[in-house]
Amino acid sequence: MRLNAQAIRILKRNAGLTLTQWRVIALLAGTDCKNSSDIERQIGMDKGQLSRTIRGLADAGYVKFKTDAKDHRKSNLKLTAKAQKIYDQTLPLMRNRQRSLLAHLDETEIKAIYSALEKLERAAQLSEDEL
Amino acid sequence: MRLNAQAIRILKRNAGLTLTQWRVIALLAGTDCKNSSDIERQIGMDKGQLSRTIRGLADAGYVKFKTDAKDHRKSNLKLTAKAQKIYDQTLPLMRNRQRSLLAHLDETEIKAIYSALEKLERAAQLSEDEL
DNA sequence: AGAAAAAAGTTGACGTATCAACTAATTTAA
DNA sequence: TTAAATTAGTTGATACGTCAACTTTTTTCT
Repeated sequence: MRLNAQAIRILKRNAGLTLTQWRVIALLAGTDCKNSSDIERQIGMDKGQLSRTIRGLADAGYVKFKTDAKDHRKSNLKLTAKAQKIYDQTLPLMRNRQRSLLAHLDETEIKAIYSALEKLERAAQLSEDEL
Repeated sequence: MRLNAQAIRILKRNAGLTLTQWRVIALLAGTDCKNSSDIERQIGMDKGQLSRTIRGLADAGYVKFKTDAKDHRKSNLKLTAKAQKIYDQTLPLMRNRQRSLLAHLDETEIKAIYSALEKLERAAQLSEDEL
């Protein structure tokens, strides 16, 4: 939708990143997520797409990954200095955008939306089970 | 999201259609849309994707199209009997699904969602103009 | 009438979401 | 301890959304 198109444009112009690339970088920089599965659990993104996104970031020199010493299935991810710099520059832009969007809604509306979306998800889940 | 996944499953199992194919068929069957541009205006779908979707429907024997006599740029679309039959069978399923989803929300919530989404779209549009 | 603009559709490219099948490594449980 | 189940991650396929460039036909404007 158009809301996303705007974020995409900001990222592309100011950081040369796609939206998914940004999300991954933001998680690696701002949370204690260390590997693909952590990220997957955090934002519920598809494993496959995540794998490809991370490879893209690695190819572009934004992350390095090396196999975990204790669990050879995992590879621990680390942002490069380049990525960290871009993150620091871009985070304020993204925050501002979000703030100025949500500023148009009062708290009641925001709550109503979240609650309604949750209900819809649950309802969809229920009827899904019957198929 | 998961809400769509459900509709997609219904369509695939019961009609062998994708969601966009269904939308186009539903518009041709249930409104006075006659050509690609009509559909585009009705649901704001991208011209390009629409073109490909329609070609797919034509290849699968769901629509026929022939060039408009008065405006040679347009091609008028018509559902085949096959498509009409599937539409008649599938419409009730889709309506039921929508009804049972919305049944979980009270009217206040539904209105809040629509209103909030409109505001967000407008807000996004505004700040878009400043980029 | 003739040039410029706009509209209808097509095609290509890229990004995103989801599902499925697969390998390799680790955990569990008999 | 070994077989079965889980988990981490990769790869392929398909659908969908958006942008851009392009052709052809029609409309608009002077």
